[in-house]
Amino acid sequence: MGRGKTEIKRIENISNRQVTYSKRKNGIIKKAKEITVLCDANVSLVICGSSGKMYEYCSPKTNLIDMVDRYQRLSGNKLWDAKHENLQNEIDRIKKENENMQNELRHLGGEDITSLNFEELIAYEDALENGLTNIRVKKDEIPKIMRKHEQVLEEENTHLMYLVQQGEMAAMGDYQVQESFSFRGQPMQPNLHERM
Amino acid sequence: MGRGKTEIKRIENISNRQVTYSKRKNGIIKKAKEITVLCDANVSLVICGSSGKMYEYCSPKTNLIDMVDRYQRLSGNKLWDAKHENLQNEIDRIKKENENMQNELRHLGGEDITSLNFEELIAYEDALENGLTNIRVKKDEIPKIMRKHEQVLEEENTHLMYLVQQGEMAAMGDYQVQESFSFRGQPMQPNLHERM
DNA sequence: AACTATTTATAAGT
DNA sequence: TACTTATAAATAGTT
Repeated sequence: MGRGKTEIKRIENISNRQVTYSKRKNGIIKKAKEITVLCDANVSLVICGSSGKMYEYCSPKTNLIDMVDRYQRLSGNKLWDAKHENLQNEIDRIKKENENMQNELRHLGGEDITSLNFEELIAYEDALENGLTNIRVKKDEIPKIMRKHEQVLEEENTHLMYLVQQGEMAAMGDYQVQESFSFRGQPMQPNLHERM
Repeated sequence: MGRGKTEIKRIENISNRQVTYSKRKNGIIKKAKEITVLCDANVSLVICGSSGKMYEYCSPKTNLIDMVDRYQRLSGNKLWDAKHENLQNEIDRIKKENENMQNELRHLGGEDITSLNFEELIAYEDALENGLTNIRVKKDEIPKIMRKHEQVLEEENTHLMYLVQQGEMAAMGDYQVQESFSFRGQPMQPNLHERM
């Protein structure tokens, strides 16, 4: 319609194409609204031009999702169910993994071991012994670190004590002394014991 | 268009409505196809008449789901994402759980324990010792069970041997003997050692 | 964005 | 349901 018959083929001129797109898009939407009212129909319409802009129309009583849902049910066509399925599969996979780990943890705790055979028991025993060794090595390191820390503090203390005495000599009655003490109140490695 | 202007309001006459629905449905679909070709657009169209029959059109390059997906992304409108979100939340929750257990397992194995403090190390040590005790109790039970099993087998053996000898006495040269042996080949508790 | 000649869609009739 | 046709509506090209 219009001045001259239009072949239905891609309009090469970009601005023409955009104008036509805009006009026809409005036309389709109008038609969609009309059929909705005239025939009591439900219509869902999504149009996306090459520019990337999008328009959606959906008849009042429903929404896009319901329409797609309905379409799926009536046509038997799986559409987004496929997506759901993927997520569900992932969930199942992780849950399985989860269960395995839970079992492992229970076995390591010595629970639910009735079904284990001798070799498996040995394996768990080895694993536990190994873990215990490692943990104890680490645990035994800590007193050494604390000792070192203690030494540092002691040295610091000695030094500060010296400074304090010097200060007292040099400025009897001055508040320099108090400052020195407040400095002492902030140890050089404030949170060391928290990390053990 | 047609003979006489048509008001856009519900057509009360059912057959008229259906005829109009059919005609206009085809019209919209034709328009959708045309804009697809002319303007290089993507169109997704689902029409559902009051009779319940449904028609879907979607431009070649995409499908309904992609269209809806795209619409969601561009419009920022959450639609079925709400459905997905639940599944995604579940996945996240389980993954978190998974990670925690993985950590726990590593810690029990004595790995990645640098960040543990002294109390945590003690807790793991206790857990490991406890597990080890349980495992060892179970492990030590097994030789006892095997011993019992052995005894059963020995008794069975003795009994069978007796039967065999009786059989030889009663029917020298008969094949009864061989049958007795084949019975012996199927022990009474066939898979017992597999469960240890 | 508005105009208009023309094509297209379609309501009513058959 | 399909065809016909008069007419309304849509729109291509132009301004």
